Amino acid sequence: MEKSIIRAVPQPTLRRLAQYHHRLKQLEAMGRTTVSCTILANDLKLASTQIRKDLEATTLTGQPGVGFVLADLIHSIETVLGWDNTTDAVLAGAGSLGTALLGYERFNQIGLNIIAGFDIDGGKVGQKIHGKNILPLNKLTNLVQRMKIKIGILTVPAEVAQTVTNLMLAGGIRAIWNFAPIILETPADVVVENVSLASSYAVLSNRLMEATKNQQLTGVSNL
Amino acid sequence: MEKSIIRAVPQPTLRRLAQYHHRLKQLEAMGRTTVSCTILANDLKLASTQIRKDLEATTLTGQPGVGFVLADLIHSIETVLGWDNTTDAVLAGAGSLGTALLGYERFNQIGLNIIAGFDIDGGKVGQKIHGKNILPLNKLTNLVQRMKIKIGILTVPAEVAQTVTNLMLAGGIRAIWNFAPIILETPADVVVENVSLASSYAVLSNRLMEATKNQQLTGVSNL
DNA sequence: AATTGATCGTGATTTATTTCACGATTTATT
DNA sequence: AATAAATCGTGAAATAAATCACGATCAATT
Repeated sequence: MEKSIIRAVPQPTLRRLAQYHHRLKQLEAMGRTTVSCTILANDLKLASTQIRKDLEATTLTGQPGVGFVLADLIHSIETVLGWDNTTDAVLAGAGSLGTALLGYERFNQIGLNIIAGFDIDGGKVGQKIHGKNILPLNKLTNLVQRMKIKIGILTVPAEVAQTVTNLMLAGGIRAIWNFAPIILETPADVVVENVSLASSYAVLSNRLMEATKNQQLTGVSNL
Repeated sequence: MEKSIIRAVPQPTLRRLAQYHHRLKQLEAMGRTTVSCTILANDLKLASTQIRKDLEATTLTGQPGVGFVLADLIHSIETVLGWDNTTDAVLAGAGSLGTALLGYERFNQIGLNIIAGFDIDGGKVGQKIHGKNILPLNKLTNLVQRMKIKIGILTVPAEVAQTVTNLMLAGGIRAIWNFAPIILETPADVVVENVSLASSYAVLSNRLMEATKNQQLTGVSNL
């Protein structure tokens, strides 16, 4: 018996699918009902073949000469990304970044619902931030367990990130969106996605430096 | 004449270099003076050969049997990333996310200095957020030009992102760190680094879904 | 009905990135 | 002094991802 190989969708593809989703929603809001890879490619400054390859991750197939049915494509992408149903999450660390995430409206559109924030700071506990209750950290594990929440968003300082992670894991969290600059210790089957502003800035900074070098070499000047 | 080929440092390498930098700073604070790729690899859960390959981007060479001189390695990474001198930047959009970035202490460590924030909201203009002045948007171009600022951080709503980008470009900005979910129109020689929370969440969400599937298939249960 | 233009799907190719394999160097230990 | 242990650097191989090339489909137009 030949084993049918089901590959994981490549991470770059997943990231682009999110981008396509956003643009497709916009096009839908503008009243379009179909879309081609060519149009999408122009809008997003990508190669249309790249988009076609990415869309292989969906079960959908487009119509030659026409393109894709917009509504179907959106739904199909949502299925691949796990955005077709709203997922509850908790957030730990109601500092600047946590506050920003608690108020991020776009999460609605991608099926993410933060049900509450947690913090140790007595001044924050009991407050509401962007309409979300801030609860004491020691209630995190219990609430996660009771509500069967699978996603934890970690916006605490690096020093306490592992401790708070442990609280999440104790409650049965299966995925952690980690904004703290630290490698978390977690069981192998727990999904961790790290977000690092510094890494992103590293790319910007290096590329700017290189671009500036080239400019100097080729004698281009603004003066 | 043979042309010596100077390759751009691969983006994945740049991202990891930022990660190494952070860990190395921690090790330095702990009093270490040397470090090997093996140690770094353990700390960051990476392969040591990966780290050695990445460090080829620096001019530095380690000592067999010992490793690298910590201070030198940190400095050498900073040189590659363009973090060896403090770079001034402006931020446009003092909403939740902008506020978070204005208060992000770690930027000091990586040589990024936000000199002011800009907004259209009269309620915010004139205020200070995390010690940074919030100025009216119509002063952005002029200030950028006068102070020769090269980096703009864009945390405005998508609808006005292009307009604000144009203000930055008019002032001579050469690199834009874009947090708005939109593809910006910029000259080819301007560096743009896009940050997308939705893309990051797409990876988390898909991987969690896949992990949950596998768990169900293999009959693992928490009940 | 035939032609044109826009599009799709996909195997093959190319390019980029990671991992492997191994010889060489240095420190610590016997 | 010899041996063992830790490490480095790097060319080669393997893997992953992006791009190309091209035949096929469909709608619109002649």
